[in-house]
Amino acid sequence: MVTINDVATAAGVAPSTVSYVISGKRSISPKTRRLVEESIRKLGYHPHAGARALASSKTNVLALVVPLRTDLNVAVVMEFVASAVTAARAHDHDLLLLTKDEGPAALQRVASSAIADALMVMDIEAADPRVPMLIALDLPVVLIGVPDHPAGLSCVDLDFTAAGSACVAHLADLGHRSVALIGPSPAVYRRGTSYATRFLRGFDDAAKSHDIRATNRPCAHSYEAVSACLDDLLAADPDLTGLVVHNEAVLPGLLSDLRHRGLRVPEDISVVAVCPDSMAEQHPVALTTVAIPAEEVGAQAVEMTMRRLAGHTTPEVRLLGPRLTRRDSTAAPRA
Amino acid sequence: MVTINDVATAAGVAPSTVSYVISGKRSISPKTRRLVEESIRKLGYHPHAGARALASSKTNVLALVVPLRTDLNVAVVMEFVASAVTAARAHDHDLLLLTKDEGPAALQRVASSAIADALMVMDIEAADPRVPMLIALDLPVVLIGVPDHPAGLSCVDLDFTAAGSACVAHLADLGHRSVALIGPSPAVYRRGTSYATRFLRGFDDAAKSHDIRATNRPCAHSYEAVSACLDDLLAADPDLTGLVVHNEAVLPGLLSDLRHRGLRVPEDISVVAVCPDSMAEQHPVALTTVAIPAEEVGAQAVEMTMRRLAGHTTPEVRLLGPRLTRRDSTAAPRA
DNA sequence: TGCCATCGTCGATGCGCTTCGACTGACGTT
DNA sequence: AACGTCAGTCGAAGCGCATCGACGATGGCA
Repeated sequence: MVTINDVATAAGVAPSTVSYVISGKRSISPKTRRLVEESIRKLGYHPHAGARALASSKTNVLALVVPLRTDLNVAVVMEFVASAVTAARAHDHDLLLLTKDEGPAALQRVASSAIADALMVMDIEAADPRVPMLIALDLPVVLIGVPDHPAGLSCVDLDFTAAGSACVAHLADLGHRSVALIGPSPAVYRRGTSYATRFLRGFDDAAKSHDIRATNRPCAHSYEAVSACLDDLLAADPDLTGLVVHNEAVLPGLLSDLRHRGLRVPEDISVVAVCPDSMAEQHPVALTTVAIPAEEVGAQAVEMTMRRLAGHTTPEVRLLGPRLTRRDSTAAPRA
Repeated sequence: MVTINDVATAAGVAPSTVSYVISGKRSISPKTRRLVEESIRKLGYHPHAGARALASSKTNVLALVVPLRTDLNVAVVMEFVASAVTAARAHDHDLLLLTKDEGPAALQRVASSAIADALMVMDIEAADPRVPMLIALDLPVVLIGVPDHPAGLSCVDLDFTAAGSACVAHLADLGHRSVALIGPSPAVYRRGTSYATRFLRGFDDAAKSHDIRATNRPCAHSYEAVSACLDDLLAADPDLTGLVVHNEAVLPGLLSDLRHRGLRVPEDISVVAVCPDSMAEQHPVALTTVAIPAEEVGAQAVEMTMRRLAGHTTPEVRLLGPRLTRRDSTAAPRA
């Protein structure tokens, strides 16, 4: 193993000088800097992460807690993770992956064994049991999602309330008078996952303010569930002309089932989906969507984390405005 | 921060004794053990990861290199990651996430800065440029996928050759005489991703040995691409009755398009998909599949890694046998 | 009774790094 | 000419832990 001493010897300087060259915390003459940098390159030196962590109390590692359920929204989680790890690397940090399943104890462990410098936590529930402990942790913490009482924690998320409203507004503007929301699976609501209820609130509020009829139903992602869900919605209101789908897994089955029933999209029924943009074009009818900006959220989460690590201690809550992209799945209802 | 000294003081023993209680590397009297364990619990002590790494040259961290392209198979990657992190935790290790995009330099960095004890690498290409460097690395390395020349590296993967054959055999056994493979996007072949070519080989071999007609086409995952692909295949052979789909992203569009053409599944055309089992039931017709056992592969990869860390130095190549589950999308062709 | 082996415990050392105080010249100031 | 200043460098200390050799106590055996 190549150590800082080897580099120092090769460059003819003291180890501390090498350290200062690397960290830039003291001024170094150009000549010495060149000498040291060359030795580093020549020897292929990389500081020992453990030693560095021990001496400086910094690990350059960010921990990310992800949910591993498959009933959830895999594409979004993956996209988020991808973006987070990329952003972290851009700040010279690595990403450690933890699972929600391990519970609060894992967070304690990570914090008190100094494995990571900060924590990012996904899939936050309205009254998330982890929140109180996270507050007590005295590590920088950034939540992806917004609990009822963030109390000093930073949060970032899509503004799902606004997203729900945007979907309804779009349909209302096209002239629709009766719309329905097909939501995430019942389990998601049961857990009190915050984005589901926030979206629903936006949906309902907008329906009220636009004075149009609105119903909603959670929906599991098997084909049977989708079919049953449509049965219910159409039975409850045969004049239904607009569908808001906040459940990506359901889209293939849903579109297929609609056609099966002889309902054409968008001629007979309009569909707005909430999903990553990348999914919009995979379907026979390119979908009008409100994008889930997983990539943007991931980047922001990392950026907020870095700010806290840099000493910015004031917590912030960032809600990203929804972006609706009109494609081929929405149109004015037929008179 | 609680240190080993605090625990030692609280328990009235020497720090080294505490260390031995934790590691179990020397015998400890029951009385002392109880005393120490209580102090640990009471103080909420967790060893400092950096200090431990420095003193013992072990980090208890596994690094996992994943591809972050979205043209690839997100669900499979996610499922694999999930399983790997769970398995790693079961062995008291954490998981560090790296991206393929960072290239070989990142692997060097991880190895020589002692961030992780071992490396697991996904998305291996036939002539993967990372392989030679991984061999030189003198860290335990496990590949998920099989390059042309593993040369001393351990590998684990689904036996895609056998999987390709199994799909054809199933269709041939049902009486099909002409089948086609819809493969991953052209980019995947261009990269020489090993599973794609291995699957194709199995597909072709089985077609030959069963003496049935077989063609194949890569396919991007937009709806247009799917549609064009079907045009081609049906034009080339109007008697086509069997489809093998080695490209999950394409399934929704494909099934939809088939129905659009008036081709019923499985009455007019049979479909075998290669995908995670969890996707089989999401479609209007439950799909006959050869499962991609991402979870199993993840667990095996971790297990192989732990074996190497335990001193087992002989490399192994584990190819998991394919499992075909018959559902509703395959049937005998109509006379 | 005396000796040796074994068990359980302790103290000291060092892992590779960061950081702090101190030191050395060179330079400008009065 | 004497002094303060500051950039640039060094040496030493210590971060928290694992590990090794040493040591006392205990018990078995002759």
